[in-house]
Amino acid sequence: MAVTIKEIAERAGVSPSTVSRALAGNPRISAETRARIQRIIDELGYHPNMNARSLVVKSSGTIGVVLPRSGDSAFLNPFFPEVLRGITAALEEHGYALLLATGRDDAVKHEHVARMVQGKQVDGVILLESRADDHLIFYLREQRVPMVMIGRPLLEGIAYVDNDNVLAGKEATEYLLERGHRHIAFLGGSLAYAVTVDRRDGYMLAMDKAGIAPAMRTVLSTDFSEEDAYREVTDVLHRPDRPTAFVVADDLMALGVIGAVQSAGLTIPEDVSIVSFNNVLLSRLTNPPLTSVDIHILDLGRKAVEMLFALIEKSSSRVDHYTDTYIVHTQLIERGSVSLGPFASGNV
Amino acid sequence: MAVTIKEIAERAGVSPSTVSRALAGNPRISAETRARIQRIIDELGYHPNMNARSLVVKSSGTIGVVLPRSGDSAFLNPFFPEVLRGITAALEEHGYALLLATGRDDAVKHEHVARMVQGKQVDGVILLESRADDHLIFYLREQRVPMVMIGRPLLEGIAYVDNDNVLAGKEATEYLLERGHRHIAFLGGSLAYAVTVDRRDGYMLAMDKAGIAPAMRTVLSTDFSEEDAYREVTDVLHRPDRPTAFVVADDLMALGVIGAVQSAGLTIPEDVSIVSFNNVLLSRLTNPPLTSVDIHILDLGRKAVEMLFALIEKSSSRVDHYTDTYIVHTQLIERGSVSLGPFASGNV
DNA sequence: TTGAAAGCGTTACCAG
DNA sequence: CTGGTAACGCTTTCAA
Repeated sequence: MAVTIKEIAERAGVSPSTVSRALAGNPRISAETRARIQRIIDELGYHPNMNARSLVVKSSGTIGVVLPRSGDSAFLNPFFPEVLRGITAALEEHGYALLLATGRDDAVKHEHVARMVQGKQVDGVILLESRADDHLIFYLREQRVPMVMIGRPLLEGIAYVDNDNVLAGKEATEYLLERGHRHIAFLGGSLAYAVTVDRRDGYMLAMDKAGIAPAMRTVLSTDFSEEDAYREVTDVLHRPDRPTAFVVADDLMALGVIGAVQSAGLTIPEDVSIVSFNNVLLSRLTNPPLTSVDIHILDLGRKAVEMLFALIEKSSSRVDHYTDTYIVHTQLIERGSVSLGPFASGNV
Repeated sequence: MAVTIKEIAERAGVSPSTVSRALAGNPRISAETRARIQRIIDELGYHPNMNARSLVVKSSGTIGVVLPRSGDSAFLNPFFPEVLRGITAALEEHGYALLLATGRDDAVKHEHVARMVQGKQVDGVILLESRADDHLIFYLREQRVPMVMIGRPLLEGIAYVDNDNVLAGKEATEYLLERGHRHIAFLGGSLAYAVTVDRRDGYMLAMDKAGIAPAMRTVLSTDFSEEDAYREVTDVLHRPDRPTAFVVADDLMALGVIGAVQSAGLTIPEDVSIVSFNNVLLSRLTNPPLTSVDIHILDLGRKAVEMLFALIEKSSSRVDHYTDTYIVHTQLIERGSVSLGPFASGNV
């Protein structure tokens, strides 16, 4: 049996209530008893049973993070370790712990989340996925669990932190247009994700503005994986009118694009230019290094926990239905995957 | 207020005990009441309060994972997402959740771990770090918490899963020796880590066996980071008798080595060869791609949870002090960072 | 097959 | 400033 509050109360010759107060830093307690209690606590290395504590106060001191898909495939993309980095760093400052939720499929993940939410294991939740068809969001909203999403939700009334992905998509595309590319393709993940939709919309906006004919546009969408990107782009490259540049919504996918281009006997950036997104470590390692849009993943994570704590705060003072939004800025990092296109005017 | 067992008992016209039994799948209960109860549970979307449950049964259904250093810097190295990948996958199969422990310094991390262990939030712990001076291990052993380490502990009597790092270090070095290198340097992380020590020992063994004079050996040790590796190696490269090859204990460090070599105006593999460790994603992205020893990180993670569950099992049946060891094999993956050295015999 | 009651370790309210 | 008591939501004897 572990040492309990009762035991230390006995040794100190006081009641459990007093010990509890001492622990909580309650001021109405004599300095001497406080000291005596503290000494015994240190001596015995006492730590309160969090389950008992959480049972009575309504806080668990931990927040839940819901990974997309199964934890297995999620960690494949460097995006996730990076957000987690931001999240854990911020959580540390608040003395909060982090419970991870995964699940090989949506059903078991839902079960997992329900257990931690209704099981009162977490005070709030950060969602790392914004898919259109996600029941989880409805569920969490209905349960009135404080939550914030990383990435724009496809529903109203949910707090989130995100980049301005349509702006970022637009800028990435314009970057290519300014350098004389006209036939530019967009490659993104599934259109069920808001990120994909937004970046594509940005791409479309830029193409519209530049007056590029629909025939010169190509929108590809597939899984967020290197292999699928490879397959998809390989097809396109063998068309007679292949694009001279790609806007790719994810560095990992860009890896697939690089592979496809090189397998097709073409070279980057001479034959095809690429600008991608996320600017994770690997983008400076590829050959050539990728020009990529830095989305400040770390900040996404940090800000998400700040917002979550604000929500938890509010929800305990019953100011229901508080939602907020925070946009972290993006920045295109120039590297070596873009060259001048066939329509370059020479003055960029 | 969330829905409780009491409430569903009322609606079903039975006692809380009965509902509890139904939930637990207790066979001594009539099919009809069970069905009725189940219907109400589904209807109300009831989930038990895990804190209350954990308070009485002595299991929390979650295990703790202790990250090295602060979570912040840990996620910088691709090794950690990858173990986590293995761990979460295996945990999923057991229906267990995962609580992460970090801490910007050893003191707060210790506090964090103590809270989750003595606070009965976890049934066991996986340690992701094997440093010599780690008080945490003593603490956990004294608390008799089921635990397994990933990486060889520097103490006896602790269950762990690891690679045979001295063998792997030896093989990596021999690979270079066979290809005609004699002046081979070893670059590792801090010698407070067992990995570093073991791989270096393997290097020494190979050099001994090949009869290489101590003057031709160089052992470098620094932080597990790209920057430090860069700095350390830059020094060495400017010595008149620079090594023709490096055994580098980590892919991320190898990145720094590559940078240093190229900054010194030398080329890989012509001027200096590299074999590194871990074989994470980036090792095939560098230019040239890194010949690296695959340590099967995923298996390290999976196996660790298997062992942990075995331990938890044993500990509940009070067969104290059960320890075990599992070695996952390694495999050198040949890529483009090694060429023949000055003493190549031509017949490798 | 089911119910009543005790107990898990804390906190919080009410007295004193 | 401190103690007694109830309560948190669940499981588990012990009886029926």
